[in-house]
Amino acid sequence: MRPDRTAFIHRFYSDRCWIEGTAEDQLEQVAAMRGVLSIAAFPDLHPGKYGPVGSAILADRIYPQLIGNDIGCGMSLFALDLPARKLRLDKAAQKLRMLEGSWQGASAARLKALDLRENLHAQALGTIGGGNHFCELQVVDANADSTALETFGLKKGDLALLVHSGSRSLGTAVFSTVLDRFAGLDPDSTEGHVYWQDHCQAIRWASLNRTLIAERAAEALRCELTLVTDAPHNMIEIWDGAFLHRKGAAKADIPLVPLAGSRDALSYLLVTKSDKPDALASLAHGAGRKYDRRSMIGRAGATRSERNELARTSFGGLVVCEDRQLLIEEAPNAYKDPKRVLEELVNAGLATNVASLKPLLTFKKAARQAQSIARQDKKRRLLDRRSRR
DNA sequence: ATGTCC
Repeated sequence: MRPDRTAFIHRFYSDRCWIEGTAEDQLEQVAAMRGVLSIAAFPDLHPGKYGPVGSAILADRIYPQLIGNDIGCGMSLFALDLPARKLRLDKAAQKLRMLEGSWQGASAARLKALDLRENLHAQALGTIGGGNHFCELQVVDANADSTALETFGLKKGDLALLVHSGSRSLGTAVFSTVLDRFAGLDPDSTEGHVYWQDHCQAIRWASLNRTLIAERAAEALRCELTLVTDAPHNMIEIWDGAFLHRKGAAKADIPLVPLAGSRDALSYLLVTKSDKPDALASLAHGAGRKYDRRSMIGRAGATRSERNELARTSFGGLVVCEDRQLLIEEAPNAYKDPKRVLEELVNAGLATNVASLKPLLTFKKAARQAQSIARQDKKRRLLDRRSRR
């Protein structure tokens, strides 16, 4: 604790990178909070509800607000054994619509394998959710150093799945128990201990959720998948004897981190470096928002033809997002240029780039299918109830 | 972000 001074903010971006003033203000506010020891800020920095998104914060207390509701949210990348030449995008888009329904697989065994209660929030497992979450089919474009990429089991032309999702309403339920604890939690208190345990479970649940989404997608596309990397960016971890909060900052003490672009921009695959302790073992997690959700009304998708445009990409790819509000809120122009973010990270010496990932099919939400599946679910629940009587 | 405010 150092009430007399604020924590140092290490900024891993240059003047060439546009950062919203509100986000800088939030960094200063967090730096002055009790027990905050050090902060790392990345080029995807933008304002969040409780604190700056795109930052890692080391503290000797637990601040649930810095993480928010989507505990364990992150990006998982999977390699697919489907040959790109066999892919028919429009057919693949139809096949992926099944992701909209609930997962009917054997959840108990999968939860138990991660030391989670066998029925822990099982009803939501394998679902993408809303907001900026997605399941994206991509094609790998190796950069100059293709040998480095091959050591991770990928090569130019391979198909991959990038899954961005989290702990769904499980994380929301955990966060709801500490909604008003703005002063943070003493890790030695009962409340701190309970939150910590629940939070750690939500992290494992969220990781499993991403795996199940990818497995469902691979099954729909009739191919096999291999995990390439799983990088959470919304969680707390014990690091250097303190609590490291990552809010929209990827865990970077793993070999590979995906840097997600917007759905009409390339994503990048980064090889991490570990010689900059001030970066708090973290990296940017994506392009970062330029405009908040509300201010996107009027900036995109005003007309039907504009909305139709938003359903395809400049790369010739498809976007399945049949929720009009979501389509507009998540329009590509709501985001900064991920290329700029990549360059800033490489210039700061935090990572090197081994591949670009070109979006082919971004699945977010299928409205019609969702409704019919919701009806089926309701029917099934009614039948279940009747059969139990 | 969220079985979301109907």
